[in-house]
Amino acid sequence: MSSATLNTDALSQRLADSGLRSTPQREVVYDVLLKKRDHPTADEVFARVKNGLPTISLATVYNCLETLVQCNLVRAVNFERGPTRYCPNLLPHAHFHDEKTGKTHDIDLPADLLEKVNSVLPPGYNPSSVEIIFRGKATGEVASSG
Amino acid sequence: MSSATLNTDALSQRLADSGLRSTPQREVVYDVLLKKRDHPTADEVFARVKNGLPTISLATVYNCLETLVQCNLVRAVNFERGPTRYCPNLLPHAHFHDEKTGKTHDIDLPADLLEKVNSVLPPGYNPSSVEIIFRGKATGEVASSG
DNA sequence: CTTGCACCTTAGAACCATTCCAATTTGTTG
DNA sequence: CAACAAATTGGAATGGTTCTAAGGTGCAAG
Repeated sequence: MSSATLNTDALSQRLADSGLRSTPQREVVYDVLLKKRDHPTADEVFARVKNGLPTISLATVYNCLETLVQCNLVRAVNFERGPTRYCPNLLPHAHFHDEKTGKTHDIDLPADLLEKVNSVLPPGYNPSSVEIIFRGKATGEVASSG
Repeated sequence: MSSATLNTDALSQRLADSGLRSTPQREVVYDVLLKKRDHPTADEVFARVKNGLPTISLATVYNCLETLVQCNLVRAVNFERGPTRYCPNLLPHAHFHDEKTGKTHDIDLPADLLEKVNSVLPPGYNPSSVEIIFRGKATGEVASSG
């Protein structure tokens, strides 16, 4: 069983769980996100998806991305103003936004750090998620991630 | 010396440091931000500023906000898609975005937590700033802040 | 002063990302 | 296969922001 099949299965499963259908468009959009994890915008996804599915429309790309976010298969990320970016990394992670290259790197977050971060909240605050965004420069050549 | 005078002085000072002029528009925009710290959008700032300066234009509000951000007197904040919000709190702090009320609360961040957060970065990453955003519900009545 | 010049403000046009809409297509179920 | 629901499509509409060109403002040198 190929990894593509695994992904497709995972996708159909999640969609089915939400009472939604698996469609070629949704599959290709998801595959595109998994294949190049550089936090693409909807436009960039659109461009990549057209290779495999030349007649897809931008509106559909937006719809599919929205659907994937609903199903918790993809995270939508907004650093500063500008187009929303999409990220198929589901593990808890922060983002490092390199001001020089414009690229965004995923930074794994250990569970105990998340705990400490949550502990700064006064009683009465019940977080459902935390997002951590670094900005700065990455010197030398660290592993690239869009 | 009134607090408004203090603010105005601080503002002129910072502007002068950057070779910029203090103008009525810039002063009023800054005062508006200081007076009601509910993370307003540019449109909301525009509406408030018009009370004191009825002929100001939206473009100028955008210009002034941009200037204040440049001078490090104000932070621009973007939770998810939607208009940028502005925050005159210069101390290191996180934001808690209440999904029920839509309001945003400032959460003070102790220095040692920032250190720990920074320490998750692998060598080669040099952050110039960190942003932490919580989402969730604030139960009971915690101090309100926009 | 008063002329020149850089900085600011202004209104409206332009722009870009996204959402909406109405029509069509696809897939499923009876 | 008929009927209906879910998805896709292209284009129009929207909302926030930036751009542009024209006019004001205030200091600086003569």
